[in-house]
Amino acid sequence: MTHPLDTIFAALSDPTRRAILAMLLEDDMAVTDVAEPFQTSLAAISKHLHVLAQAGLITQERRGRVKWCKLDPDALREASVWMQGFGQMEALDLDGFERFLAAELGDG
Amino acid sequence: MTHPLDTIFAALSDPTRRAILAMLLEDDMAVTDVAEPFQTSLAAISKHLHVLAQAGLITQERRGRVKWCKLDPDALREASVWMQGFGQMEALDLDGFERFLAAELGDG
DNA sequence: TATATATTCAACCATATGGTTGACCTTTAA
DNA sequence: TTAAAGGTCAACCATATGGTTGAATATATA
Repeated sequence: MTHPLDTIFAALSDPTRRAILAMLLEDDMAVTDVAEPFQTSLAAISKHLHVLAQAGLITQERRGRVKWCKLDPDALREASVWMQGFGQMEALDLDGFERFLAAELGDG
Repeated sequence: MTHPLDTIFAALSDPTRRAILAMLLEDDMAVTDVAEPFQTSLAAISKHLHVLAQAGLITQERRGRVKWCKLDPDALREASVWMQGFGQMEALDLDGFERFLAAELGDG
């Protein structure tokens, strides 16, 4: 009976989880590697990843004994859409992203 | 020691509080009027409003015995900005950007 | 086969959250 | 001056959250 946005925003409210999302922005990662830069236990990170997966912010796929974590922007978009409903801020600026990216790649 | 985004996202994670924000989008309201459509007690709504104010999502101004609640989109914008780049805009992680963009455009 | 690696599970702890009720303070109105 | 209206505060309760540790599971390697 809880709205998806409840879970999504709750997941985003923890700094460790936001840091994990930022890490996953760079590349898919195994659970152990996600945990490496943090002071907390592996079990705690495993829980954080579960929260992120429940919120739909990441997906996890097991290959062998390694569980790979991958960013899934769908949930983030859902939250962004809700925020845009307030009409008081810029929309997720995909065109801007694209232009930015093209420019960077062009003279990089 | 807590990041503003912790407080903002936590505030947004509750459906009652999101409903309150939506109500305030239409007009400024007194605490009692905010509470009216909800089943919960006035005290509970008062707490919710305090959480929203702490997060910077609303401002409150007392006039006489009435406390007026007003939407303040700054905090929402802050959260929105984070979402647009996962806080990694400055990192110029082009591979990450590209994947993020591909995912966004792919099923958006 | 034995051992190391990758990850989760279970039990526990401290603190936070959202709710309640009743008392309380302040301002307005009778 | 008395009463009502607008809000908050304090104490309490149940549940959720984030952390720990140690055991358990499954897969890979020697």
